[in-house]
Amino acid sequence: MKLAEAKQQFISSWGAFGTHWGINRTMAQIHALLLINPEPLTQDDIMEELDISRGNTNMNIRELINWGLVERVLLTGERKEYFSAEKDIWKVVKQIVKERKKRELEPMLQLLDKLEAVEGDKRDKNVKTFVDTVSSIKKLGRQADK
Amino acid sequence: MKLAEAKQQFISSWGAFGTHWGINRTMAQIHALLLINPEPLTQDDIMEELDISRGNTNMNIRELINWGLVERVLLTGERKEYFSAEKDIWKVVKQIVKERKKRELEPMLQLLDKLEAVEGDKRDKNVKTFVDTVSSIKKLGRQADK
DNA sequence: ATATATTTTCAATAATTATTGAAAATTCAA
DNA sequence: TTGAATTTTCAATAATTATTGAAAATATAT
Repeated sequence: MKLAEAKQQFISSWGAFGTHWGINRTMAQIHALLLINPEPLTQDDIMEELDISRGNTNMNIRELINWGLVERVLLTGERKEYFSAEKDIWKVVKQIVKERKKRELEPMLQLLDKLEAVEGDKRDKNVKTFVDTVSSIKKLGRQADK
Repeated sequence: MKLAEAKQQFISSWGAFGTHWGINRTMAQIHALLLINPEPLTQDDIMEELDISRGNTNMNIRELINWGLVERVLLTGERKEYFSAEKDIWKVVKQIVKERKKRELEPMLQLLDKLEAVEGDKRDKNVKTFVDTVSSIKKLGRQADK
């Protein structure tokens, strides 16, 4: 297989993979493109390579930057902004885990704290099952937090 | 907080949580409902509790069964089918991980095997970055597979 | 066998989410 | 400053995904 085709397949399936994990397809594709590119790229490069609009490109690059997966690079003598992705895949995963923890796990654990304190007699089977479920999820969540 | 309200909040936020992980909201809500219910429930119970249609309920229950998270329960002397969820949250997580591995990780690793064998000279920086990226993701994937 | 209860399917529709593209805002060189 | 290059925003639209509900299929009791 030629490089061009392999790249296409990688980007496309990375995008599809992302959608199974609550990540927008385009965002995953831009990330994939930057991962396999030795040099930083401009918005225009990305637009052209993935055949997507300027607005879409811009929003998803910004989102990748918010996630800490992509950074702006300033090349001397260039007016345009360049973008590059962290190449160490372990760091990438660590960063994603960290962000999801902050964005999803922590708020969920906070809610569970509140819900665990539900009124009612624990001899009531409904109360007991509810509290037990909430508690065990909390426990698991705290474990995962480490 | 009263039990009824706490249940509602739990179900609703479990559903929202699910959507961040590529899981359909209704499927996550049905799962949440069954998790906190001490007794198995019928389709009609679930429809009523979550205020969703018969078709939607049926499809999502079936999907939960495919995922190995819910099972049919036959109560003696009852015509209707009942459904209950595994209550041990560790088993639930193990099962989800197992399924996602099978459904997503393994196919991805197979693709990466193919892509790693791309034609071209590794002294070409483009080829090198591509192969290195694919390799390191593969390595990580294999690690996660354990 | 027939009738009734129950489950399943799936085309139509609704709801949600992603994408476009043009206008507005910003940046920066002259 | 002015104006061209570049980036950002966001309302309109498109694409995708979820949901409904009624009809078909299946299961069970009489």
